[in-house]
Formats: sequence, C-alpha cells, structure tokens
Amino acid sequence: MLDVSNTMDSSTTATPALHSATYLDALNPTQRLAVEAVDGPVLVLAGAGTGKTRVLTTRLVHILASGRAKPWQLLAVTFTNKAAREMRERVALTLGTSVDGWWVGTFHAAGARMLRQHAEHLGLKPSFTILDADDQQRLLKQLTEARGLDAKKLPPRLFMGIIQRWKDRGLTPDQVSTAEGADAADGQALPLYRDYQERLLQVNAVDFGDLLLHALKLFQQQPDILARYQQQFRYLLVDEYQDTNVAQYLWLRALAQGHRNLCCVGDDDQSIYSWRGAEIENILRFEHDFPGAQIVRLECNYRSTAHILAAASALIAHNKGRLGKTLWTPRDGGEPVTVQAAWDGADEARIVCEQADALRRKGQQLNTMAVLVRAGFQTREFEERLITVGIPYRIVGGARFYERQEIRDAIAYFRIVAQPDDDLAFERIVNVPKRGLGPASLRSIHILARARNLSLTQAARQLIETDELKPQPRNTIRRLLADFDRWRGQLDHLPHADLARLLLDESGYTQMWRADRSPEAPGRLENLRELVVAMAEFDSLGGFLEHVSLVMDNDEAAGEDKITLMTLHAAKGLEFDTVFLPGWEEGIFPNMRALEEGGAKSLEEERRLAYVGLTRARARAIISHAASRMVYGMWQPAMPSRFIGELPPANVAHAAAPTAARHDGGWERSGAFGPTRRWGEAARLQPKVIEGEAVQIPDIPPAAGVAAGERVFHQKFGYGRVQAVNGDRLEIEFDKAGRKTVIQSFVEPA
DNA sequence: GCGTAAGCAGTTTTT
DNA sequence: CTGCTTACGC
Repeated sequence: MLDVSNTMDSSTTATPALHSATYLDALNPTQRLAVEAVDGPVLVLAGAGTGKTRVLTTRLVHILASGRAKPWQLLAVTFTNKAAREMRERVALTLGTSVDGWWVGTFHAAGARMLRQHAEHLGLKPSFTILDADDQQRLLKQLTEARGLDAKKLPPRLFMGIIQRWKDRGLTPDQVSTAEGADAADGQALPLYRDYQERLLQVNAVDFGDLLLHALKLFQQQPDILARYQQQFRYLLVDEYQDTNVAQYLWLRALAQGHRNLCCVGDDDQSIYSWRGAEIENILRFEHDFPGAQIVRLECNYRSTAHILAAASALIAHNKGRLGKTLWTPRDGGEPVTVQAAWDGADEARIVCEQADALRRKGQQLNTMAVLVRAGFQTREFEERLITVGIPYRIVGGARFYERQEIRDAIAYFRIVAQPDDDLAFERIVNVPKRGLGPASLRSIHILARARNLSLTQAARQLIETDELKPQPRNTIRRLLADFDRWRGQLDHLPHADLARLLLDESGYTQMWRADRSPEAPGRLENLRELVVAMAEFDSLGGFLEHVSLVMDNDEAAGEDKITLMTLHAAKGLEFDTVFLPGWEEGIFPNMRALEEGGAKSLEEERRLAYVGLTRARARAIISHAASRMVYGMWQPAMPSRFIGELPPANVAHAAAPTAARHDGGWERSGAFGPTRRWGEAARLQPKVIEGEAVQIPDIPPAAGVAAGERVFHQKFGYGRVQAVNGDRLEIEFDKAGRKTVIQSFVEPA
C-alpha cells in the first residue's frame, strides 16, 4: 500500500534508489575517477570517443545522489543547444525526474536567465529582445551610415566581427585599449561599438555577446548579486571547455570563486573555434588558474579501430601546443585508413559516391556514413553526384530553419505584435510584402522617432496625423498600424498559433509567396506552416519568441536512410561507421587563408580539424585528394595535403580508386583539355578493380623516366615541359596553362 | 519605388 | 563560376 509520507520523502530526496550507485557501474576506472572527484577544481581531458558525455551526466547525477547539492544548486553549461538537450535528456532518464527549471543549458541561456532577473541594473527592461546576426548587421549598417562611413571600404560585417571579438574577450567599449581602438578599422570600430551599445539599450535589446558581457558587468557592479549566485551554485560543470572564450572564462571564474567546485571537461586537441574567440589557452592554463586542480585524462577510446586511432594520434602529435594524451583502444586493428587520389573534384565525388553505394549494397545503412569537408562549397560536387546516381543525402548546416528569410519575416510580425516597440521587427516587415513604403517614408519615420525619442511604431502613428507624407504612403501606414492594433487585440482571445496563421494571411505575407513563381516558394510556404505548428507547442507567444532567439537550431527527423554531408566543424561530437574525408589538398585543407592569416597557430588548428575528422570514424576513414580543382572557374593544380604525409605509413593504405576504367559519366564537365583517349592510358596505370570497391595497393610506383627537360601531358593543363623535379613534385612549364607544380603520378610522358 | 545590369569578393559558426 | 550588393534608369 502506498504510504503518503514515504512518497513525499522519496520525492524530496529524489534519489534514494540510486544510493547503491548503480549508475557508476557503467564506467571504467578513469571515468569513475572523473565522476567521483567532486570537490575542488577538476579538469577532465576527454579525448575523442572516450565517453565524455557519459562522464558529464553521471557526474551530475552523482552530485545529486550523494546529497551534495539540490538540483537548483547545480550549474551545467554547454555551447550548443544540442549538447544541452542531450545532457538534460540523459540526466532526466537516469534520475527518472524532469529537469525543468534546472540550470542545465547553454552559456547564453544561463546568461539570459540571469539578465532577465536583473535587467534593471543594466538599463534594460526584463522584456529585452535578443538580436540575431541579421538584426545586428542591419543595426550596424544604420550606424555606419549615420557616421557617414564608406560602406564599401568598411562594411557593417567587418564591424560586427570586430565588436564580437571584443565582446568575446569580455571588453566593453571603455575597456578596449586606446591603441587597439585606434587600430581597428581605421579607428572607426571603437566609436561605432559605443554607438551600437547605446542603440541596443535604446531599443531594449542585447546581442548574444551581451548575454555574457552584461552578466559580467552585473557581477562587477552588484557584488551582492554575484554573492547570491556563488552561494546558489555549489557545483559548476562545463562542457567543451577548450571552446570557451575570455568572457565565458571570466563568467565561470566569478561564479566559481569561493567554493571552487568547478569541473571543466574538454579536449585541447579538438579546439577548432579560435576564429570565433575561443581561447585554447583557457584549457592549457587551467592548472595555473585553479591551483591544486585535479586532472583526469580519459584516454580509452571506445569508438574507433586501432588503425584509425593510431593514424589520428600520430597526426595530432605534430602539434606543439597541447597538453598531451595517449589514446588507446581495446579494439583490434580493423581497416587501415585509406588514402586515394582522384583527377579532379568531379572524379573524387564519383569515387566516393561509388564507394558509399558499394557499402550500401553490402548492407550498410547510409545513415552510418558521412562526407566531411573543410568548407561548405565543397559539398556541391557531392550533391550533384549523389543526385545523378540517386543516393539520398542530407546536408547539415547551411541555412538553419530560424535563419531562413520567410521564418525571420514571420517572426518579425510576431514580434511587432508581442512587443509594439520592437524597431528592428518594424523595419523588417514594414514593406514586406511590398506596400510601396520605400526609404523615403522610412526616413521620415526615423527622423521623427529620433527627434522625439519614440519607437518607430509610435513615430509612425504620429506621422500619419501630419501632412509630411504623401497621401498614399500615409494611408498605407495607417492601414498597417490598424492591422497591428487588431492583431494585438486578438492576442488574449486567440490561441497564439491561430493568431499567427491569421496574421500571416491578413498581412498578405502568405499571399506574397503564393504569387512567387520561383522554385523555392512552395518550400517557404511549407516552412511557414511548420513554424505555426511548432508554435503550438509553447504556452505563449512570448515563450515561443524566447525559444526562437536562443534556440536557433532545428533537428531534422533522422528517420530516412541518408548519407550525411557536412563540414568538419559541424561534425564535432558526432560519429559514423564510415567517414569520407575529401579535399585533403594544400590550400583547401589546410586552408590557404587560415595559413596566410594565422601562421603556425592556424596550421595547428587545421591539424586539429583533421584530427576531429579522423576520429569521427568508427570503422573506416577514407581520405581523398584530387590532382586539379576548379577554383573560381579556373583549373588549379592541387598538391596532397601535408597532413597525408603526417599519417604513419603502418596505418595507411594508399588505394587506387575505381577510376577511368569505366566511362560511366562524371567526366562530361571535366575538362577543357582532357582528350578522351587519355583515359584509356590512365586506366592502364590503375590496378584492376572489383565491384567499385577500393583496392589497396602499395604506393603508386614512380613513373620511370620523368626528368627535367622532358615533355609531359597533364589532364587539365595539357602539354608542357618539366622544369624541375622535387621528389614526387614536378615543376612544369605548360604550353597553355603556364608554370605549375603538379604531382608526378598525374602526368604522363608526352 | 522598383526592376534590371555591372562589380566584386569568395573559410570554418554557435548562441 | 557563383551570389550578393550597389548603381542606374524607368
């Protein structure tokens, strides 16, 4: 029989069933150490595939189960909504309780929560809006123009970048050094930063950087508030510590002062976000910043085969600035990492797609495969090929749901209804769909708003009472404002999803896309329908809008069997049985710009990216490179990436892929130069191929007799004369294409 | 105010 | 070769 007092008891302690600590049984000894080292500063160096997420969530559970803290006394922060969601779900599952209201989420969500509680200390109203990149840029554009700056030489996005970097470093305009202020964008960036912050306060808005920067300011200016948070959060947990920026570091340090129960989990070898402000030094310096810190290394990898792991480890060992880990695996050898060459991008795509298809025919799900590229544009060739051969694929990244134009427009309508004084929303939709309100009318509204310190909506309201505007725009604005009022009137009477539908219809927005003849229009209408459906899941319009501004991702249902295409950055934290790594060529990967701008440090980050790529693979990693690539409409020779040379030969098989032996398309577009007869000869150099599967052969033997002075033929550049031989690299003066360096195996004697 | 042509730059991306 | 922004003409 159920005893009420018992029920009460177990629900308040929440965890007596877990006192047997069964949740610890699933851990290996090191993981267990990382979980049980609860008090004081702890750095967990979690190599790829070592069960990081399990440790994180178990640790959280352990702190609660051991009675050290109540749920509200924990603060666990991650970078992405996805990681946050995963942690919440796993904790909820282990404990069998809801984690609603717990401080488990992203840095920014935690910052926003704090700011909403104390907005008034920062000159904000608790209802402040959170701007996204698009809003920021439009705002900055206005400010740039207001200062009369040349938008060509100093585009708003440049300022956005500079300001963001300052915010990443925890610097308010006053804290930027004079030298740096004078330096950045001809000295224009710092004053603009001031303008920008001032304007944000005026419109009661913050950007993402502010969520932390304002919180820092709050901590500094209101020590009592900081003290309260310090007391509340007895245990701090941080994921992906290697990706934290200075602002986040300062924020954590402030909160951890006192009890110092801070646990940071990360992997210095997977730090790939320096360009957006991440400071790898944060993790390298941890011991120094938190004296007496325990360091736990998770080095047992459960994901990849020994070959893959050995290759990745040897590669990353070329980096100097690292804490050092030795990954090992209980698994056996598996397949060596494959390195294969292709003639050009189209050829490479063809080879990879054939291999994916061959694996599929052997029973592998496409879901278990991924093509990981350095830069987004590289997915195009793969898409084209996948479409022609009919292999289903999904692209991760690209324009996310809430960043699409139609979604942002719709949300601007919702915002203007929920928050009448939202200027940025007003501007966005005032002439969408086209209502005949151009820059001239808008300028009048702006001038009045500025002069009387009004929001744009208020200013518009006053303006139509004057005769400043011509009758036509005046009536249009009048009608629009009446629409706003009507919709606001419905706010309390209609479920917000219904109101949204009504609003999109009555504003003419849906009609605008229905009339649009472009191929994307139907998709956009579909997205709008989806948006309205998604809204229904929230209690209120306000709740939905907060979700939108913080959680700008959408997870596509992973139902269908598709191969995944994405960037290496996007792949961090994921794993696949088979990973294709195309484009391992100097200039592409490592990326030339990264090298030019960032030097040795950047090269190390590129190498970490390569490491991340390799360690995504459970069973197979297939690296490829092409001999020539079309870059901006011009053929360029390509050298294999230096990273290929850094892989240990013992764990690598150089494969010749099934290439030109079969004339099954893919070559149609491939060449200004290449006469077909050459393919026969090229194919002769390749080994026999069975069923589209890569065949492992020893390194391609150097074609005999290529020496300086000889005439050679190259598929893309035609005929030329060898000028110099440098190992397997030939410098050739081509008759038509000029002087290029190419690798030996891609030329033939002419 | 809106539609079309020249001009130019062109990694990685989360919140 | 693209896609985006800007400048012009109607």
